[in-house]
Amino acid sequence: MSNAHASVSASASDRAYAVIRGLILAGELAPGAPLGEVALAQRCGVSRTPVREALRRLESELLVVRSESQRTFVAQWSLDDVADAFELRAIAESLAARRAAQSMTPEIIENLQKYCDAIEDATASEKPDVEAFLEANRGFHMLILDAAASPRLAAVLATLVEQPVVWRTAQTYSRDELRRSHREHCELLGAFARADGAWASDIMSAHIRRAYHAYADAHGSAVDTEAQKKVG
Amino acid sequence: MSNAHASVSASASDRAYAVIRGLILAGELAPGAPLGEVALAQRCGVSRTPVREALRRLESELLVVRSESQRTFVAQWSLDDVADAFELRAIAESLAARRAAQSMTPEIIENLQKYCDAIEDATASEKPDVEAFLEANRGFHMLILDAAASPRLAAVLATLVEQPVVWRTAQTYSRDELRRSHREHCELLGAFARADGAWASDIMSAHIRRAYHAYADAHGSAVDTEAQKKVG
DNA sequence: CATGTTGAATTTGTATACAAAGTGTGGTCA
DNA sequence: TGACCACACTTTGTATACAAATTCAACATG
Repeated sequence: MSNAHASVSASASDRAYAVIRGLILAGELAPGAPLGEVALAQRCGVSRTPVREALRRLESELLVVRSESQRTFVAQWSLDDVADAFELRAIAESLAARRAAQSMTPEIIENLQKYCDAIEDATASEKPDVEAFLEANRGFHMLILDAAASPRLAAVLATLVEQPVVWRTAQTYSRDELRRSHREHCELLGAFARADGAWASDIMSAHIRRAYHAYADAHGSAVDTEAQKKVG
Repeated sequence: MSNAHASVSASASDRAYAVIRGLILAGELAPGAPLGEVALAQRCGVSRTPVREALRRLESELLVVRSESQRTFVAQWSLDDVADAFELRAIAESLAARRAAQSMTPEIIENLQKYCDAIEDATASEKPDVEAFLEANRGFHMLILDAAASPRLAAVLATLVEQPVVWRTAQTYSRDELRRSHREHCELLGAFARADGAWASDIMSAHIRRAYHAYADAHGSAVDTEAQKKVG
């Protein structure tokens, strides 16, 4: 729910943000690529002003960086950066799960169950619907974050969840990995139903950390090789 | 040491940010007060454009909020908000301390010791130099954050450290409280010297949590009363 | 051939003008 | 008197113009 996807009639500023962010997440703007304001403005069909606001926002989310001379570039994520972001996310989300468990209501559990069912559906067949999985997965985690009822925690997590590299390679997860993720969600529901904050916290932490290792195993060495090539 | 205080010749954007932030932290702009862009622009001696950028930045740091009609106001911090921010800060800073302990060098310890000595000096006399204490304290914590070497963790903490209410009432801490804080810093140095991450983490967590209770004890009930008056 | 330098071209920073959306007030009508 | 509507006023959003800074390349010079 909430203001998830940017509608077409949002402000120019929001559109610019959505477009640029999309380009970065999709990898069309490669890490390290320079982000000229005029070029982006043309690409987004707006003037420089909203582009500048979008760029500042993306900068605060660490998706773009600024040189000392104020030029902006797509941020480059090293393996260490990804690992770091995953660890912080594990800590933040497990805290959210603990708090959510403490203030859990039957309604929220019901809604969580719906997302859980959606994930079940998305991963039932031989060829899983990764898109549907990701959307339901996002909804599931968002709902927990809402239940934690901490604007600050939400703000922190927002800067941690969207990682270009991870996002781009999320498509490649195997059905088994998706199903395992689903099982962890189910277990989380159990912890919530019993209002066991510590349990929920531990499951969530393990959930995120497993996701990291799934990523690292699948693409870590490859990325590493590429990184070494680039550095060398 | 890094880009601490904004110099006078910084960009208009930075000046606007510094001025508005200062006004909020000092309480001159009361919580809930509307922040008109033109009024702020005049007050900062710049045009609306840099003010808008400053406002967006402050919004991402949760120091200002926006109504649904896009008007900005000084954020209002409830007791729960302050407690929440302190808890997140305790978690973030204890993590920073753990990591710093793992990558500690003699040079960093030496620099930490300098800040520690400065705090010793500032709190030695009957009438402690609170300003000097706060500056050295900030330097101490920043150095640990730098040693943790995580841009993301640094970004997270930046949004957590500056709390208007706390900042405004920091002046009122007693010499005993300041000295106790100093002792905790010394203990932290011991943990760093022994590269004991878990110890450092625990001390830091306790350090922040104690600071919270010092705040809550001193001003919590008073603020609470005021809050109730305002709400009622 | 390496190196420093000048100057055009590009890029960002800021101010301002105008448009659109919202807010509040005064008045009118039931 | 109370509700509702209209209109002026305020506030924010966006585009654009101009200024300042930076980059890059061509060129001269050692």
